[in-house]
Amino acid sequence: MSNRLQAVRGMNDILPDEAESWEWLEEALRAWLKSYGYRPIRMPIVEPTPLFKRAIGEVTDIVEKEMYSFVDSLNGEPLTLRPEGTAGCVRAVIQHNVAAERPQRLYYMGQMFRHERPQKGRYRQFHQVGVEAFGFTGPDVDAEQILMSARLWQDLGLDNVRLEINSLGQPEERAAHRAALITYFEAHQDQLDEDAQRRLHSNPLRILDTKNPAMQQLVNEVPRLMDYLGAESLAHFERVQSLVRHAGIAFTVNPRLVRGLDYYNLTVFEWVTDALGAQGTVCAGGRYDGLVEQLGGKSTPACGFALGIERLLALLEDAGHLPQAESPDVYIIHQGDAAAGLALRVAESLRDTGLNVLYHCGGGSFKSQMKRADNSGAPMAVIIGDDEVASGEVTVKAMQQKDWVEGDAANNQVRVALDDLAEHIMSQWSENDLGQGF
RNA sequence: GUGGGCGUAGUUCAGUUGGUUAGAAUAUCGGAUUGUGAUUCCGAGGGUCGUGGGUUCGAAUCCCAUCGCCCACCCCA
Repeated sequence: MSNRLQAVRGMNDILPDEAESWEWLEEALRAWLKSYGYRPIRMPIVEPTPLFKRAIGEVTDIVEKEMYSFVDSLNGEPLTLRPEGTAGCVRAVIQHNVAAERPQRLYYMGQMFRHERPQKGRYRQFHQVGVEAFGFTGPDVDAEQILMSARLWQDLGLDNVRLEINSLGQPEERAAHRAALITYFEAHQDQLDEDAQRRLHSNPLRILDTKNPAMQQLVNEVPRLMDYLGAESLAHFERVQSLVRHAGIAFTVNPRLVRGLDYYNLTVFEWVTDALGAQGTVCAGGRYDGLVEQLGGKSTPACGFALGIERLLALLEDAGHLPQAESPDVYIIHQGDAAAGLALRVAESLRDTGLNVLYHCGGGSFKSQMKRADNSGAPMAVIIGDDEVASGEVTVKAMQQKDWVEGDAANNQVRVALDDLAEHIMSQWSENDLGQGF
């Protein structure tokens, strides 16, 4: 095993059966994004390391211990494989003045990299769809993005996700609350467990998530962020809630909902599920009004969310909503040199009509070719042998009908003149409602 | 980074207190009237038992190390 070549831990190959599901989902996602006016943007997977440090925050887990950072050995530049998409997107928006003239709705999809221990729903290379809106002060975009994500679950037939929202207020409000939190916990330091001690100064909000029953009472009486929000922040949050409520979307306000990245302010939301093991978040995001300016751009309000593709696919799989493997429309069987040449031309002419055609390659007995044809799932086979070549005809056989009689070679098949083949197949298609392409 | 579980044909798995040449199902290939697919019957190929070392007359089995996968903690999509 020591010599064996294999993929890097936590970075998975996506093999054909699975990759077809990915493409199917990606198509659905693009249609969904387009229906909300979002336009594609594509950024590099590698960015200068300081971008992420400045955007995500120096003391976050991502920056401290999860980034794939390295120095370009050719010019000494510090680079990082993107651990999330927003920073690069904001960088691109600033660099090219994308949102200078009018607000922009943008999306991207692609791989992200975080050096974490892999487990169910968590990988070192994973894929996200990022949805970002620049130049809208909200709260209507906030609400629209929430409705938008709700529609996606509906489109995909998923009903086991629920919505949680919260407001983080403005940075000053959050800082005041954080200070109050630390003061409170310091006053009760004797009641803090080891975990909480560690988080006290790194991430005091996380202490609220403790599962330790001994700390529940302490945690319940903690200063509430909501009490530190100013009138504007509260009004924004109220408005988002009322818009979402009016759209008929159920949610709970979770005062403990914090995002792991520093740039968020005001609205944050998260779609969670119990169906995925320990990794319950399928989609999460919020407002980040300060980030563009913080990264050197002109002050621009922004709001966005990310969707985990692996987790979404896992949910779809769980619900049995993934499409079946794709089959060709026609499988072409042939035997003999003359037939091989003719069959190749027939295959091309059928593709001219828009059909997906599998031409048998590699020879083999007639029987084995029939087996391949059956195995391919194609509803029809075209058979070309010496007889057909001699008479200028081909045999068309319906494959999905299993009611054939032993020993009767003529089961479910007809001979058709070469010139009539395309027309014959098309009419069979409409009569029998075969395939998905018509 | 910490903990737990697991590594045996392409795949899913058996494999007794350590004892002949490591099995099954499934998949693949071939055959059962040489031009006909499901099902059925017959046959074949396919394994450095993750890897390396140790104990033993003898190791898939016991011990040590190592690599890998999975799940959980932490954190997050």
